[in-house]
Formats: sequence, structure tokens, C-alpha cells
Amino acid sequence: MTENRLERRKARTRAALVRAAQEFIADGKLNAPILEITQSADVGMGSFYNHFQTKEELFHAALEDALDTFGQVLDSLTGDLDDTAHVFAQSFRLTGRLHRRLPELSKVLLHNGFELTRSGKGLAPRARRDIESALAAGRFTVADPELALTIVAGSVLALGQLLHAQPDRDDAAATDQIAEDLLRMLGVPADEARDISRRALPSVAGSDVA
Amino acid sequence: MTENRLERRKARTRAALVRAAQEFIADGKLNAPILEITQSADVGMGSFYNHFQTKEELFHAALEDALDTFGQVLDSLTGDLDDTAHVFAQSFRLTGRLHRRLPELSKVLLHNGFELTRSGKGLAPRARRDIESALAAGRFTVADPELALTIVAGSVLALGQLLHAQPDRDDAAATDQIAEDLLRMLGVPADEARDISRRALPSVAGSDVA
DNA sequence: ATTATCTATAGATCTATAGATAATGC
DNA sequence: ATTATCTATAGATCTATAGATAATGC
Repeated sequence: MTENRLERRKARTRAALVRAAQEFIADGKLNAPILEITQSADVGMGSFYNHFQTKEELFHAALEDALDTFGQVLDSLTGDLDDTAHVFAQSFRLTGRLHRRLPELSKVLLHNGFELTRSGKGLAPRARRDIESALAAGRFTVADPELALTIVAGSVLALGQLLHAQPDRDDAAATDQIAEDLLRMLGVPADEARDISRRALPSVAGSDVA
Repeated sequence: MTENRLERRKARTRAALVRAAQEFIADGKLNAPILEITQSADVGMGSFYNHFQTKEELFHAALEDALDTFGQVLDSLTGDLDDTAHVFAQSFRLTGRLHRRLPELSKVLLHNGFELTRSGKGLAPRARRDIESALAAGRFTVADPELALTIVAGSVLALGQLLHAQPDRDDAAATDQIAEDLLRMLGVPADEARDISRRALPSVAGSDVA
């Protein structure tokens, strides 16, 4: 906020373009003409080129922004815990709940499928860190953390897809069940996996998400 | 093959377009002009409209074809087995190996991410069937087969992504490790999961795939 | 005689920019 | 005075079709 008014106006225009782009991506309208995007952002056609060279560049910025926001929201929700397995489970359970809470952003991630997995931003580095901590602490016994991360990342995405495709399904129940299954996959005994994935969560409901 | 020569020629043209479309999808060139696709298929521009109304229609046909081929190859490789958990593991392990063997088709599936999960064609129905059989036989103990399928489908896709992103990684080793982890997730005891995911496979190497 | 294909192109659509206008800085 | 935005549009690109050609059927 140290910028002057001119820079803030510029940032607003850029943010409007990014937000509009996210709507188009979420709707799968990846071929939308630039003019339509700028109209949806309530910004003149020419302004687009003050910020981006191509539509791809805008869409990339939109994805990065979605990854960032998702990660930041997650960080704001997760507290410090002693048990590393509990840390992992809590993050996963909160992430699952975000698909319905931040549907636009969630769909942006899903549409870009596995950029998510490979990107250095967003959820992947956090998940990798949590898995490696739990391995080091002896809570997980999986052979290769990168392969474990692969399963977890794929599950996060497929779960999001499921929750958008079946709006009547209880998202918390589905997410917690998958968390439990994944804990077992990671080497946690079945009864403990069940317990860990049913503990109380820091409230998502109340939090001013997005 | 009961058709006449005219119909065979028509089918060849259509197949050339579908195959070309799969290359473009695999390369992520979803905006390629129709003219480029027909040129790549070595087919006149006008012929496109004899078979498809829009580019989307062609791309959809290309995805369906990829799903079909993948499923048929898988069926041709899997034999009859007594143990339902073994059936599941064998299918998964063979599927993992197909990413490198049918890279174009694999990338088509990955680009369409989760059409795969929801489509009635291809791998999803086979995986669902295998999971439900193993549940009925008491080999798997997972609470909700649809959520188990969600994890498995996400893992298939994320594994494919990993294998394309890291061409030096041993695909068989990675696939078998994930199969083992997934068996544990599904409720199979750890030592058994390990054993089942290391058994000999019907040869993929020799088979005339694609 | 019929059907599928091909080539060539009119018309629609989109991109990228030039030049004018509005907002802010100093 | 400077910077960002806006409107309007030239030029590039793409789609969809008309009309000509080639292949097959009977």
C-alpha cells in the first residue's frame, strides 16, 4: 500500500482482468476473445495490452493467482499441531472443503489439472513438506515420498471434480473419508487413521474466506 | 469389414482426422486452426465438414477414441485371475505402463483430465467393476467404493503426468509402488499388498500395442 | 449416377495498435 | 507532464461453403 494512486489504479485494472479470466477458465471458455474478457472485466480492450502480451499470459497469471490464494487461505486456517500425521490430515481435510467454498478458484485449478502438482506455488510444496515431516517423524512409512505426493495430489483434484459434479454430496464427509483412506495408504494403522480424520477442525465455516 | 470401398475410404479419412486431432491435443495445441489439422491429416480442408460440424466435435471424438483404445488394450492384456485384489492390481500396473507405451493417447487422456473419471467409456467403468468385486469378496474393506475410485482415478492421472514429466524415472517401479500403496489404502494388509504388486505380469513388452 | 473428396475464397471474427481522452503527479 | 485508460479500426486469421474433381457403385 506504499504505492501511489496511479499504481493502485493499475493494480485494480490488472486484478479485474485476472478475476475475469478466472471466471472464463472456470467455465471452460478458454477460447473467449480478448474483447469479451475485457468487457467482462469492465475494462477497455486496449488496457489488456498494458498488462499482458497474449491471452495465454493472462491465463497463466490467473492460474498463479488461484494457486496463491488457495495456499494462503489454507495457511490461514491451519494451526500448529504436534502430530505430523495430524498436520497432514488437517490440511487435506481443509483443502477438500475449499472446493465448494472457493468454487471459481477450485475450477481454475482443476482445469489446469496438473500444473498444480508440478508448480512450486500453491498446495504441492505444502503437501510435500507435510509428507516429508511425517516420514522423518516415523508417522508415515511410505517408500517414496514423491510417489505418495502423486497419489495425494491426484486425489485432491479428483475429489474436487467429484464435488463439483455431484453438488448434493456431503463434501465434508467425502473429504474426511478420503483423508482416512490416504492415511492408511501412508502407513498409519487403520484405527488411528479413522480417529485422526474425525477430529475437530479449525472452523472453515466462520472464516472469511476469499 | 462388411462395408464397401466407399465407406472404407470415408472411415479412413475420419480416422486420419481423429489421429491428427490426438496429436494436437497431446501437444496442447487446442487452438490449432482446422486447416492445420486437415493438413496434418493429409486431407482437404472441406473433408473436415463431411465428418464433423465443429472442432470441438472432432476433439470429443478424439478423446472417445483414446478412451476406447486404452480400454481395449487393457482388456487384451489382462487375464482371468481368481483373487479380486490381484485383478485390480494387475489392471492398475498395466495401465501405469501404458502411459509410456501409448504416449499420445495417454496425453490426450491427461489433457482432458477428468472426463476420464466420469465417462462411461474407457478405464473408469473397469476400475469401478474391479473395486466392487473385491469389496464383495471381502478383499477390500473401504467404506465407499466411489470415493476409492476417485483416489484411484486421480492416481492414474497424476502418475501419467509424473511419468511424462520425468522421462528418466523407471515407470514400472513407480507404477508398482503406487499399486502397493493403493492396495493398502483399499484395506489389504501391508505384506500382502507388497506381494500382490510384485507378481509377474502378462507381457506388455512383447504385446503389439497400438 | 452417386458419393466423397479437393481447392479456392467470401465473409466473419479476432488481434494488436494508433490516436484520443481521462486521471494523477509534481 | 506523465501515465493509464479508452474507443475505433486496419490487417491478420479462421471458418464454413460453393463449385470442381476424383473415386466408386451399379
